[in-house]
Amino acid sequence: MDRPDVGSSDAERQRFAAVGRALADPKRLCVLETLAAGERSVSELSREVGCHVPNMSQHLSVLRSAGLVAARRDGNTVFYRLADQRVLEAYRLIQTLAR
Amino acid sequence: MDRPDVGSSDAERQRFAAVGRALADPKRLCVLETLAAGERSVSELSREVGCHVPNMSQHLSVLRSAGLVAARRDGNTVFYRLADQRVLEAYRLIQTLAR
DNA sequence: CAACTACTTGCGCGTTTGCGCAAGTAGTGA
DNA sequence: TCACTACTTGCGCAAACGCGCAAGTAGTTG
Repeated sequence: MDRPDVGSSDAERQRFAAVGRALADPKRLCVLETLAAGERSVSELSREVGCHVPNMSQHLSVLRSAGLVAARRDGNTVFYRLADQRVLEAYRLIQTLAR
Repeated sequence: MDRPDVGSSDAERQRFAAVGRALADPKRLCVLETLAAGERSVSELSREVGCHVPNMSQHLSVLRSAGLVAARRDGNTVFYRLADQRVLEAYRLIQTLAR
């Protein structure tokens, strides 16, 4: 049977945990759900998620440094998108685990 | 194309975030890796992960209330195991996202 | 340049988290 | 019942987190 490796070093586990932390907040999960439909600006995201722009910027910074989202600047607005489709796969798996 | 549902209510997202939080600590990830090889007692886990028994008990409590691990008592020792194989799948996905 | 929009960053504060330690509970065996 | 092992729980503290708010940066427009 397939038995993909799961063991890791302390340093690696630290980075995996950073991904976990990024997934540990409802608003950030809401951001991922929104980005599943396509890229959004910071102000659009803050409106759809329901928080102030600086707060959204902080959440996006957490998601970005965990490598879950990527940013693109166009003029003076910044668009965020999912960094990888596997982000959604991971989130869906977590959803089934929690249900 | 397949477009599995990703949208959730606030209450649901709260529980998904609890799973995220459970995955947000290196020691807890280490526990999952250890349990991938089979069930372990609390003292075995604390030895392999490298922390004190009460601390391990607290981590296990977080994992258990997130539904990621399950417990079984035999005599006066408690054995923990992964609640579901999909826990490993989710962890592996997170590993690939972080690498 | 000034003024405006869009976003990011720094700061302070209340809450949560991870930890060690001490005390409590549960089960075994003499 | 008493002692022992195995685990859980409560408490206090330092560190990290989420948040609002004010200030700063970046880019556009006149």
